[in-house]
Amino acid sequence: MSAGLTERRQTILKLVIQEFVETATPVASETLVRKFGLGISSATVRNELAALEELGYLTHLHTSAGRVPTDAGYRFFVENLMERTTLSLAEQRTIQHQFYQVRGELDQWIQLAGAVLARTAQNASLVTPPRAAERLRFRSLELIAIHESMALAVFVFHGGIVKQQTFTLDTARAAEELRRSAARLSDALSDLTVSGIEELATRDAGLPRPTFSEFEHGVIDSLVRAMQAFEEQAQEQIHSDGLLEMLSQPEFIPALARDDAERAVARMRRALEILKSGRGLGTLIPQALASDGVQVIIGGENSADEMREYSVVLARYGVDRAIAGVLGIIGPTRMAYPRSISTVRYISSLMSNLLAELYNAEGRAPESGAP
Amino acid sequence: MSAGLTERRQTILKLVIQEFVETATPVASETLVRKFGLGISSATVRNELAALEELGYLTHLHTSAGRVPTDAGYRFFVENLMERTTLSLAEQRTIQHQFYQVRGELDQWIQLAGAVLARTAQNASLVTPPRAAERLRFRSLELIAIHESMALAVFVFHGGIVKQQTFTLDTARAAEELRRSAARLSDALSDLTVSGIEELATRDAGLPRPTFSEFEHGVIDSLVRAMQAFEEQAQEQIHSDGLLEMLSQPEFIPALARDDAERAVARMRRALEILKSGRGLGTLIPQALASDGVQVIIGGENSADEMREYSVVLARYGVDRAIAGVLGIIGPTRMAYPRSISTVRYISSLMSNLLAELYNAEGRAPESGAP
DNA sequence: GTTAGCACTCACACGCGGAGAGTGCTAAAC
DNA sequence: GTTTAGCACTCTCCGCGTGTGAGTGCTAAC
Repeated sequence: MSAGLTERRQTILKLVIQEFVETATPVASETLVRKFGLGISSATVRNELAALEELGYLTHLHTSAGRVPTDAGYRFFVENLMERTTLSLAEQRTIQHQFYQVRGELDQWIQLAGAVLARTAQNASLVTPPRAAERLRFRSLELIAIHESMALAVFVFHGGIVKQQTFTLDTARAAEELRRSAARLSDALSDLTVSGIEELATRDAGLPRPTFSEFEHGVIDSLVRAMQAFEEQAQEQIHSDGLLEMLSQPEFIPALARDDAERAVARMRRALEILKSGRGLGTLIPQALASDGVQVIIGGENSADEMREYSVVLARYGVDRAIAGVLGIIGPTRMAYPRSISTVRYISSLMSNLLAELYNAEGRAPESGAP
Repeated sequence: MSAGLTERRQTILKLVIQEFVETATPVASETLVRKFGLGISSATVRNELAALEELGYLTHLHTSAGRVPTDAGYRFFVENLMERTTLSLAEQRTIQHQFYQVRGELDQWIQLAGAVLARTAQNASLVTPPRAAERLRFRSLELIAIHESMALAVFVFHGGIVKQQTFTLDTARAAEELRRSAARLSDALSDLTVSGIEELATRDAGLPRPTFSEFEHGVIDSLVRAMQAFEEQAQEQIHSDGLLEMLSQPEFIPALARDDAERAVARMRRALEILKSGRGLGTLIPQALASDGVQVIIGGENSADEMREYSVVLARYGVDRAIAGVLGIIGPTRMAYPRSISTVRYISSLMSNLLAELYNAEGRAPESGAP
């Protein structure tokens, strides 16, 4: 029976997937001929479907239900059958416009990227902040009195990263004094990493006559804490959005989900947990950081069992390897892959360009009409 | 039959509510006598329950199901029956410790407050950032070169609010020049509000020989945009957390929800929408901002129909009226009100103290053992 | 290789009936 | 007058069987 993946079988596979993605119901042989008017009868289609099933690209929930793609089926579709598209120019323009509106604010870019991904692909999205491959390097700091016993420190790092922290003063200090301290510290610590700063501070504290005052050492402590906190959490931090978009997919709506309402809800809860904790994504993000182009992980291909029903479309964005983050889409395996992929590709190149501008380096050119 | 709310009826009402809150199942007359050994028979209890129902404090889903509190029932409970508790000292200490760990970072406080509220009350939480009653007032700015054609502006406002923004430079500028511009602008614009700054800028631009360079006007534009954006969105911005905690309440678990699985899911989706969009909260937050103490809004008492199944426990926090935000808990009407209220009260006083410290004013003392 | 025809298989919806839980009522006891 | 025992009544929930329809798999003819 099975004579490999003939041309016709590929066509049929493609149609099954497209139809299933659109309708979310198992697709029947009859439907295929009716809807797409292939020049053959439903019986023939059934034979082909059976062959595709034997080859592992389709399944059956039970005897008398239409066919549903397997992970392998989606994989083959993504790899060989699907036509690569790009977002329409109108969409691109809209998106660019939105990014223009929040120009200059990295945090907003991230948020916006998440929102746009979610809306465009009608699924949940995730974005990690761009992270420098190297360790955080100090640049300068400012000290600003808020009132007598309280000051605000603004720490600026290479790469335009800014952290702020308030702290209490043991005694009141004049604005001038604060400015002097800030200048001294900015000079002394400039370009150092955490470890460098820590080393310098302990060395200084050990001197018979330390260069820095007790107060200044306090500021350094605060700085070190901020840097450590940042470096620790930078790994973990995943911004996600589009929960509602994803949950409006039929998989999560009991009335539409073919199987039990129970299931739909369990799925919903699981999806929430994945998004909140990032569990199940595990190695995916580091992997995406190390790769080029758009990564597609379908169902249980990779990783954890809890991801068996979900696919992830990820891409790195950033400037070379120097500074990079990951963004992408997560949703049911029944996902409009062409659209998801082109969306992810477009947003990643857009973000890359924005970052490149920020870092004055050349990013990869977006697929068309970059801002 | 109905001779008003006798002592005994109040006791029974209280027990019904406590039992229902705990078990999430309608409570039967038999259960009450068995579990709490009141010295009367179930028949008597039934009579009393019927009376309470007639008075509007309880209902019936159908004939042969136990009683369920109405909104009015909860209201009476909250107002008159419930005993006010405080969080245990151990809990208070744990919470204080967590806040100590993120000392100095307002954003983190907000996040932490949300997380702690959610975990402690096992429901969703919401926190709005503290907002000054007055308009945003500028304090100073710093300009930092990132590379030749890009600079980072750090705007500092009264109240320790810091915004950052990158922008492109038309021509390269020396660090010294940037510093001078920053100093000039800081001096000139200090203590002004947006409108003040805008006015000054247009006046200056109209002069035959403007005080500020074109570049400096660019910085001012950027500043004005940042201030406007902040003032606009400050209203809207609601940080929420604890979705998962809330969704682990039986109301959202089809197997446990007495009614349809359908319903449970619809509820779930509705809850999501409320949290994401803040719709349905409508006037609640401004109201809470204007009131003292903890506000409890039960079910459909206030506002929108979509909130009919939810209660909200809110409190203002901050320093007097000068600077204030709102934080609270949202969850099914079947909520452990005493615990929710004490949690909200405690966290709000904690946050008030932290803010007071920041602003060097006296906050309301927390109910016990402030940090 | 293709197709018509047909038996076969399941999920799904519907209806039914029994079991169980709790109430509401009534009449007697306190 | 209040309390209580007793009991009928109501309504949900659950399991069961059954009919229906969708869709397949197979077979035999083209």
